[in-house]
Amino acid sequence: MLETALTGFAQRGYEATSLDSLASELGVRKQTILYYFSSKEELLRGVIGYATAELADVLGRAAAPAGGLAGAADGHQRIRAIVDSVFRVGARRPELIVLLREVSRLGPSASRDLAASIEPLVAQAVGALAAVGVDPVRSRRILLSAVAKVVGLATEVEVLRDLGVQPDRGSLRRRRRELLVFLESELV
Amino acid sequence: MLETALTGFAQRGYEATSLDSLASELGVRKQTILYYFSSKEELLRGVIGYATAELADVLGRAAAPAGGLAGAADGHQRIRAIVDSVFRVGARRPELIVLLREVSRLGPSASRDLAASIEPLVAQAVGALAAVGVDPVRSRRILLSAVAKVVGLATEVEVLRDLGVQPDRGSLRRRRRELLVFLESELV
DNA sequence: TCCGTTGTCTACCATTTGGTAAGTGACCAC
DNA sequence: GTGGTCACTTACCAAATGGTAGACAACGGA
Repeated sequence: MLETALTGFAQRGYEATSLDSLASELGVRKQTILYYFSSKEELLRGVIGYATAELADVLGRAAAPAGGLAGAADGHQRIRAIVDSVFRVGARRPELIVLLREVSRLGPSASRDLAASIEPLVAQAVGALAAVGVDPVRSRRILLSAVAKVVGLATEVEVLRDLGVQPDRGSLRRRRRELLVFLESELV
Repeated sequence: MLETALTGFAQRGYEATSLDSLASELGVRKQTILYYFSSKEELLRGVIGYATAELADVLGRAAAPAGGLAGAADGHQRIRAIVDSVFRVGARRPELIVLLREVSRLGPSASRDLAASIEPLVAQAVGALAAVGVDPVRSRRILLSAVAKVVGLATEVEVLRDLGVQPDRGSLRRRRRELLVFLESELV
């Protein structure tokens, strides 16, 4: 149900996705949805929580040492792991990325929910990074910047396509490197 | 009227902006809007045309020689002028940028209108660049990339803010330089 | 066996939405 | 003056939307 709502909100937008349409996709009546979520807005909150949990899981995995203690591991290497993981999320689960954009579009109310949902999970990832000697303030900014940059990048590619320019493979790789440079510059 | 609809669609989204609300903002009845635009969708087309005209005007000004013949002027310099002009548009008229994102969100139908609206105006700017010796194919890609990149960047900043990170002045300047590097690399 | 809980449904409802039909006054050409 | 066009209005309407109220069956424990 959360999955269906997630793809619905991401693909067609929040307002344009009616409870009825979601219900029929689920093979169920609208009231069944309202049984679990007392309003459409709360369903959105649920979806935000669902999406951020998955996203934060990815971030956490990338931020935490791969196996066993890593000692004074390289911060740069870890940053790269984070960026790549977010990139992969964008490729494999674009809905997650698009939902973030949608939430920011929906204004302060939804944004607050997003911030609240993601906060503890980011804090955890920041903790993992701190364990290998990365400054907490910086690592937080880097984590969130990586996510925001991927959202912006996805938007850029989409707009470019709509303007009639098909993105080639090379430009995407260039963008990834560009993004790494930007984030690593924040590490200094 | 187009101006009101533009800010409405950009700020609250297309679906969430009712004809009634626009009408009341205009101090007029809904049917007055439908007198000039036979449907909401056509109003959107009108707004797209209105916005792209303004945007293309900016692009055209930046692409055309500032005054008199420029001879074999520097392509890089012109690229910089274009990027800066698009940046300024983003700062002064964010609605234009946000509308582009909104259009891409609304799917193929709206996107086609956007592409159709912007095409002749871009062609003109490409012509102006060709006059100073820039390859047409490249200049087209650079023009559209600049616009798309600014849209993506605006999205990124917005998402980052929603995640609780306030962007500082320095990061914006860094982004501008980053963007210039990217576009100039396409020139080679 | 009976009861309360849980999950889903049918039946409605008020409101909003985009859109149609028809009217009205102002102005302008003849 | 008269006819016609223009700009805008009032009066409606069908459909869709989010949401409420309550029925109904299944099921598990006392």
